[in-house]
Amino acid sequence: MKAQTPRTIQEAEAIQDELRPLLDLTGPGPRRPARVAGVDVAYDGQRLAAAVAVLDGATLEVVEQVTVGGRVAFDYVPGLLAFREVPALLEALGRLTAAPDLIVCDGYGLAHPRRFGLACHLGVLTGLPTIGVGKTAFVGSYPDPAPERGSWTDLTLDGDVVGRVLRTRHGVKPVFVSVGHRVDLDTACHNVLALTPHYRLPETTRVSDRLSRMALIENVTFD
DNA sequence: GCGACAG
DNA sequence: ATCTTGTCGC
Repeated sequence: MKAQTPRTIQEAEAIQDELRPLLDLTGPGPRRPARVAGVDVAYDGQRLAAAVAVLDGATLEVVEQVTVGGRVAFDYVPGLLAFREVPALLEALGRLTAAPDLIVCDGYGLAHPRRFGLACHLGVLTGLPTIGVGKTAFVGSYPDPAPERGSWTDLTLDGDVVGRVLRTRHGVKPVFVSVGHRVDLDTACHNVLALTPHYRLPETTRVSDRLSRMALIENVTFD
């Protein structure tokens, strides 16, 4: 499936409502994924660089990397981040030699105003299992989780549990985990903990973030 | 109406 | 996201 680029906020919201029914929230999703992909996009004005880093799910070693350059086609609007990043991410994902078993997105999934954040969007368009890991609060309310790594609390929105606030490092600010597509919340958190042996953020997002910034600086590709 | 608001 | 030095702590 290819990404649509709306011209207005109304069109964008309509597309989200249209794709939302295609979400598969059945789960459970992979517990021991062989290949886990991290995706991220870096910007410099209108120029952008999308990156996909695939890690071995067991060793966390980088096994494949892809970067693509492009131009911003949709300005950032809270709740519509996917329209800014998905086109370039699909392009990059399409250049992988093999599909990953799980994709870890920078941002939110179900924990979204219309229950269709970046992770859901990318999941539906690729058909692959996805989860979202946000660094800061966006929507929902929550109690602070205990200081121990692994402790978590419910992220609630309009009376629904839409995600978890998970502590990945003792005494360090937690991350916001929500499901994207074809993965349940327990499995999503299980994977996030497996990807954070010593840092707050998943190795997948750390590597893809670094990769996208490098690509931007090196002008590896541009339109 | 006003402020908040993933990246 | 991006603009940006030094500094506290493991």
